[in-house]
Formats: sequence, C-alpha cells, structure tokens
Amino acid sequence: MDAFFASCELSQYPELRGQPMVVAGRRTDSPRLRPDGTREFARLRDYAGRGVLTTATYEARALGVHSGMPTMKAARLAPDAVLLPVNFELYRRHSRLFKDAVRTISRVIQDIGIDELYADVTELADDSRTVAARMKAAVLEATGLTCSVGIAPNKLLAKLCSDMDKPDGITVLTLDDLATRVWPLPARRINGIGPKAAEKLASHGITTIGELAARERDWLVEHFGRAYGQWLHDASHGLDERPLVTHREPVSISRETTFERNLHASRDRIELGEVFTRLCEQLAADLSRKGVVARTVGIKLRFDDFRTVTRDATLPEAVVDAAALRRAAGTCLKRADLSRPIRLLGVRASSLEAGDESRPPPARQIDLDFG
DNA sequence: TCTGGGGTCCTAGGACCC
DNA sequence: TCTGGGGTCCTAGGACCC
Repeated sequence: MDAFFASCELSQYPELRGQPMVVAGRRTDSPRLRPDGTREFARLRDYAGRGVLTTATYEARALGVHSGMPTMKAARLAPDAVLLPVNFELYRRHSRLFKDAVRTISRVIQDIGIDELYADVTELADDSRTVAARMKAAVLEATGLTCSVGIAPNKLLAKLCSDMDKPDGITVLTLDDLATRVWPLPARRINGIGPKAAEKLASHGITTIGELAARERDWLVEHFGRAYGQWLHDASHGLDERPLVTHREPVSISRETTFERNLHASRDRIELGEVFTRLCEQLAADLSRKGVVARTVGIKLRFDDFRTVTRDATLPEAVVDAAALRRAAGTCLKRADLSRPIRLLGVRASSLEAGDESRPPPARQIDLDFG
C-alpha cells in the first residue's frame, strides 16, 4: 500500500490533503471539533514525549522529516506540520479490506505486515500487467486507496520491484532484466540486507547489487559466514526458492513500553511494579485471545544508555494468566542488574503451545462435581 | 529535548544425554 | 586416564523487517 497510515488518515480527514502531516505517538484528543464544525488539529510543535514518527507525508518529507525520526527532532524541523496520533483500528480496518480485495484475484496469499502481502499468481490466465491492474482496481474499489504491485518470478524480486514505480505503479520484472534493472541498485535494497550488512559490504567496496553479484560465492562465505554468504550470492543473482507461507502459528507474543521518564528500580519501585503488572495483564489477554499458552516467559529492559538486556525462563508447565506470567517474569527481573535508570520494560511469551480448549475452566468443573 | 512497538530468524555457548 | 561425537534444549544477544 502507498504511504499506508498517512493515506488511511487522509481518507478520514480529506482537508489535510496537500499539507505536511505526520503520524506519531499514542492516542490523544486531537483533532478537536470547533463550534463551526471544522476540525482543529494538533501541530508537531505541541508534541512532548519520547516517540518516533510512524509516518510522514511527502509534503512533510520535503521539510526533512521521515518515519523513524525522533518526534522531538521532527518538531524542530517542521513545527507547523499536522500531528495525528496513531490509529491502529483504522489501519487494521483498511488492511482487512485491502487483503480481502486481493484475495478476490488470487486465493494464495502470504501476509507480510499490515500493508503488504505476497500473492501467487502463477496459475492465473491473464498476463502479468492485467493481473496487477485487476488487483489495483479491486483494492481501490474496496478501500479508496492506491497500492503498488511488483510481479516477478519469486518473492525476493517481487518485493524488490514492488516499489520501483511508487506510488500507484506496476512493475514487471523477469530474470532477463537482472543486469539492466537490478544490478545498478544499492545492495541495501535487497530485503535482508540491513544497515549493518550494507556497511560491511561497503567496507569491501561493494555498494550495488551488481558488485555483490560479481563476488565469488566462496569469498562471500569467507567474509559473511556460510549461510548468509550463500544467501547474499543467490540474492544478488535474483535467486529465491522460498514458497509462499499461507498460514503460520505465532512464535512469540510480547508487550513493551517506553516510559515518559527513566525509572529507577528502587526509587520508582511502585510505578515500575504497576507498569509491570499492566504489561503482564495485556500479555495474558493477548495469549488467551490467540488461544495459546506459554512455556517460556521473558523480560526486556532498556537502560538510559540504550543498552538492552533480556532474561528468559522456561517453566515446567505452560502458563496463561497474568499472575503466573508476572511471577515468572519477576524471577527474570531478579536476574538482571538494575542499577542503571530504566527507559523501557517489556514482557514476552514464547515456546507457545495451543491452549487446551477441551478442558473446562475450574469453576465450571466444580459446578459439575456438585451438580 | 535523540532513538516506538511488535515481530522473525540466526548464532553461539553451556548443560545434558546417549 | 586426558578429555569423542552427535543431538536437543535453553539462554542471550543481535540483525533485520514492518
């Protein structure tokens, strides 16, 4: 989807079209309704907190701000930009509509995130451009929003070319196009080459995908390890055999929060304890909503120096309820050095297993016993 | 008044078992 | 008498993605 969060917001507040606008931070009461019925929006300069921008419109980007930028920093660059709080309910609603729309064209879909998916269109009778055009029409019809489609022989190339013609574009790529259209691109454009790998590649004089493709497989293995080196070699040659994964069970579920101000383990014990309990309650609700139980419970801490530590505990019996999660997470907390001020606390459940739905809850069992 | 929140996968070392 | 070789599970950290 093109500039998804911003587009969702603009469909709600069309008067913001053409203005610099960013989405950042938790729910607020903005926008407010004026007596005359028009809406009054918060401005970036009104923001106080520790968040980062989730989205910035093209007009806002022209002022030098971009998603991921600390909101306070963005406020200095674009104080007059409209600031909207994130509205995940709205995005999820549009997300469902968009995915259902694509499903009317192809049933075989892999969910990637809220605004992306892979669709296998191998078996469709229409040619690539027609398939893409039909998808875009279906999505526009269902959501009023535009998207960009990349069609290629595999997921790696489809992902790579899906944003070659953004927004509202269609790109078709075949292996014959590799040298002319893919090799000139920065290596960083490959999904799986992040900032660290790009930096290391650059230190060896490799900045484009073509330069990567020119290296021997053995050389890449020697410098980047067996698995990653081989993958780099394959990826730079446009090779990717991964099938679409149409369904998967969650591996882990977590909740975390960054505090408004750093907290001290002893001085802010009460506040910290309340947040800790709330996170465990949210996590418990998430687990039961997904119908899973957790055998491993962990915590995550980020200190004032941005160092992050995690502690895990695997239990003899899986747990679900907030109290048990909190007990297990509490033992993890005891194993961490809490002498530094803390900026983030998180709780995580993993080694997930299907909850036993056949077993009635204890209260009901008692009823039956005495029934 | 730098640096969110929710995920996945990989690596590496140690414990433990056969 | 010097300490093999797998395999699995667990923990911690890090890279990467949306």
